[in-house]
Amino acid sequence: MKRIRFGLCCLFISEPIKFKTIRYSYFSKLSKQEQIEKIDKTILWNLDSLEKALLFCRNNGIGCFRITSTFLPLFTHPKIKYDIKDLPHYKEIKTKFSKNKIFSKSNNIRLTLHPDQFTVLSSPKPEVIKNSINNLMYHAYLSNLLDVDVINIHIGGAYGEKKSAIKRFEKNFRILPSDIKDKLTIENDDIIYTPSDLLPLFQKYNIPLVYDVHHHRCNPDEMSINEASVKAYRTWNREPVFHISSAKNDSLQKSHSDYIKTEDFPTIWKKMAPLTVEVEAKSKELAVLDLIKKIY
DNA sequence: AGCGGTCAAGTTGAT
DNA sequence: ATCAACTTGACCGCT
Repeated sequence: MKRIRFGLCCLFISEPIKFKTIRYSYFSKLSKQEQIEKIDKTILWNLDSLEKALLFCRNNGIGCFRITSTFLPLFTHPKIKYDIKDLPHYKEIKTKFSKNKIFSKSNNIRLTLHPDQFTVLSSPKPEVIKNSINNLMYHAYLSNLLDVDVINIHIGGAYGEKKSAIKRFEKNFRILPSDIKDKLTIENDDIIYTPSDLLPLFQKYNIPLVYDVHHHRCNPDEMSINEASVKAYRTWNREPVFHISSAKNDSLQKSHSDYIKTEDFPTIWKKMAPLTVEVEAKSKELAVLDLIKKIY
């Protein structure tokens, strides 16, 4: 029987593997030369960290890794414009990108991206839409450097009326470049958009649904977990991605707990492989390994 | 070395 | 009104 592919999200808690970023307030005080060097150094560091992360995943049976959005630091900051071609170690950077890409491919480690909360295609504010599309273009660019096949986002706010917010999302989705559209997926969230709200976007535009079962429990609709799992599964033209997490303190709290409780893992998922399940838990790689042990 | 304040960006609900 | 939560604390400046 085929096994589920489990995914680790961005960070490690126990392994000495860290990704770096740069803060604009500090960056802006540097000279032009120092700025270039700082970006160059940070990207090289992140590429080395990714290499370690992928090695850890391979050695520990973790089949998917989500890459942090700050991998190329400050890339989408409105006051900064840089091209990796202009960096002092461009050749080395390029080589490291392709090394990581080949390693993940040959070891069957899937890579995903999850743009942060500032990416909102349903906003009524043109400035927010502009920034969101810019941010998605960055993620598409990064996804090409590393062969990422999933760029997953939420719909965003409701602004008092879900229906018109979804309409704005659709309008903005339609104008996206196709290399973003081909990888973009949407996820049900814990307060506003349920799987039922999002399935029509698959029917209209073939947008796959990343089914988050914890969010579905916090923010339910008329569908059962089994029904939502099956329907979400069918929205995918590639291996589906689902999310698992456990609530902290047993309550229907939003924040994630350290580990995943066995009873929170839908039993039907075990019969659904091939399937990627990204594990969202504070204890990171320890939680993924713990869950794999519990499930298999 | 350790600690506290701060960080580009959106939106919501709890307090 | 403030703040934590969200895929994630990390980073800088001060002591």
